Amino acid sequence: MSSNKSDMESKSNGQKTSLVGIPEPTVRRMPQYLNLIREIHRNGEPNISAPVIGRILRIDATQVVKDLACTGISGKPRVGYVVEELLFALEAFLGYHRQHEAFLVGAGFLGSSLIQYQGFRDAGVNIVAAFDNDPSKIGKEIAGIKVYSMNKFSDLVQRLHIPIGIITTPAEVAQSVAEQMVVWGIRAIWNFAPVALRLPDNIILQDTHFYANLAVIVNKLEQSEPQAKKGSKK
Amino acid sequence: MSSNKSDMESKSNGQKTSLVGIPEPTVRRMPQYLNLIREIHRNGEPNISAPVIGRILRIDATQVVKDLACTGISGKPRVGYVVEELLFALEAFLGYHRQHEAFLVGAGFLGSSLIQYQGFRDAGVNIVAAFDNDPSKIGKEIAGIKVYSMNKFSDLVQRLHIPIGIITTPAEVAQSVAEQMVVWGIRAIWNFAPVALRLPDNIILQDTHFYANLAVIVNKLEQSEPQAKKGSKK
DNA sequence: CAGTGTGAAGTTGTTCACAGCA
DNA sequence: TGCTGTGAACAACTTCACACTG
Repeated sequence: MSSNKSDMESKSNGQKTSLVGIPEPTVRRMPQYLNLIREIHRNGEPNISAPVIGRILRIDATQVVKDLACTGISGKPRVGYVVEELLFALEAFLGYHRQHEAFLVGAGFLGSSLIQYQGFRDAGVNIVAAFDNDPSKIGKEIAGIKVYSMNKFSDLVQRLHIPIGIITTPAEVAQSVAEQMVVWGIRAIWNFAPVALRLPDNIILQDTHFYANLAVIVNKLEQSEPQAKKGSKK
Repeated sequence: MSSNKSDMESKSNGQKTSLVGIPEPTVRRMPQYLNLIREIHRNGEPNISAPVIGRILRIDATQVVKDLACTGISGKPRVGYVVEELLFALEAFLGYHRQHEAFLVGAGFLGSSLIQYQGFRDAGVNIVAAFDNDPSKIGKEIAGIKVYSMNKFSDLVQRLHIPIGIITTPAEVAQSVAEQMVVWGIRAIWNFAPVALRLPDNIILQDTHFYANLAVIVNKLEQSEPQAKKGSKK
């Protein structure tokens, strides 16, 4: 196995799904491909084949072929794919050539690390402002991004039509923050707070719950540890 | 293989509950249940039923029943589950009653936020030390956790048999950090760096790749917006 | 041949349908 | 009646088998 499954939650609540859409696992692998192809490109290699990609990334070669087909490009038998072509197609697929703006609420350590994460901007996602209720944070800047009071510019914010909201607040306030974001007209919420947000069905919700990841690790750890456990009370 | 997957659902006070082979999606949902049950418990309600849990968490009721069965407890028809029992069973399942120690490498914003994340300790995962190569960080403390030089205590570290390693470094150094962790005898690696780590098969690897989550958000966003955008590929 | 591309088979997880129970 | 518990149908994703191609 040795599968490196990332976290995935946030079921799509039925409803539309009129367009078939790219399978979510495929979408999740795309950044991996991009990462690798960038490296290959830096190394100057002109071509790369699905079996090679698969071996490095530990993904079935057929799967690689099918995934890459989703970007619209096609390879040449016996040769593989043209690296430069692939690079562009992956970036295009992932929307790196467009700009998606985002607000972030919760300017603690986690929020700060996301703001300061250089790569997001390259990935087409631009955090344009941060919000917090902590007076000691308001007015400060984090990596050039200003921190505002939550309730100050509500009406201004509403007119900007920012599509993405990022929640890095404590769990207690996450729900109300999310609701405020919906009022702001945000269309997708990336939630790091360990709560199940209840939102209208038309809002795209992506959870990144560290506890879920921890649970998987601990579960595998204990499973792979047949030795006697002392205080196992059941 | 014809695996009869339902051998875990033994009734009559199973207590065995062979931890082997719990589906990963189920494991991932467990913290969600726990979260909710804690809240219910705080509210003083003695019982909760699967349909109610499912409605709040937006999970199919049958799925809830099957998931909860994995913890070993069983409910009563017409009534549901005893909240207190459920609480304990979930915590036990998730290993919250034991202590799992962890090292963290990369004491930047993200690493700091994980260290300072209060809940991990309650979740049985205890970050006992942090490492970094940045001299300005070495020797400092983050929420009571000391930051050490990576190569300083290698031999000491090796004797401690810490099971979990957390990587919050830049991508460039993640692979070598991971390899160092393997030398340390770490058994599970939680990787936040956006690279595909290549590790021995017996090492448990859990990736938390923000880019994968971003990709899903952007993909859904663009898919749900067929109007008024020029770059419509496909 | 070594690789792409694709339909079929296999696997895994989810939802349905219903039996049993209080 | 409302809920648990469970086998069976269903859906989603992955792997296999093989035709095709330069």
